[in-house]
Amino acid sequence: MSSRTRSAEAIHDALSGIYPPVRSFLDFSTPWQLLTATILSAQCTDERVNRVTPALFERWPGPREMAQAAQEDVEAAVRSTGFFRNKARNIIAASRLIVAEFGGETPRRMEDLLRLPGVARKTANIVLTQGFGLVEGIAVDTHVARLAQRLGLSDSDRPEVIERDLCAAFRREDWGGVNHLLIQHGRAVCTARKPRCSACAVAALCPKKGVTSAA
DNA sequence: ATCCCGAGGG
DNA sequence: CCCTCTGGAT
Repeated sequence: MSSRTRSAEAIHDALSGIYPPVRSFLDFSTPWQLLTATILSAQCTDERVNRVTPALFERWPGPREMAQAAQEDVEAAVRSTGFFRNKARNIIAASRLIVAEFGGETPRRMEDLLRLPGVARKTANIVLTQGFGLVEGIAVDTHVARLAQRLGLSDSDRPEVIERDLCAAFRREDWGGVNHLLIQHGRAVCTARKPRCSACAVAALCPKKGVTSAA
């Protein structure tokens, strides 16, 4: 067993004792809604996504409705989440593909999810894990990437490589919870700008403890 | 590497 | 002002 694996398992056990299990930080009632909310979550807080999705899903409840939507209407509905032109275009195009290729059902396979415009491994992993309970990998977002690097669980800044490193380091039965544990710790303690290392439960396991300009 | 892009914090 | 927020496509 590598030192990275030993450290990862200890980190998981410590953090899972602190933070409660969470199914999702995004509000949704169907896999398609989770997919849509996850597309909107790019470079945006989940809190803000949850502020626009009630009206969005009220007007366009599923892919069949969204497939008929006008670009400018969707843009207006998601504007405050940023990147609103790309997000609106991707949500409509993904919905059309789901209707045309998958009978209106959000696909449950990684390979199929990756065909949807605006969907790469991070979004696909969220939908599979939190929407369908099918854990194939670990979703790597801005928090997961930052903590993986600081904690010495990956040397890379490439999401695909970080995911591979994390999957190698954590027990497979823990994969589904890693994303939320690292996000919660990233928000509460290991923040991007000024990490509160003195209050960190896994500081003893952290190679970058106390490095204020941690990359 | 660069672009997309609004909103909140420091 | 600058940095950050559950990224992805070109």
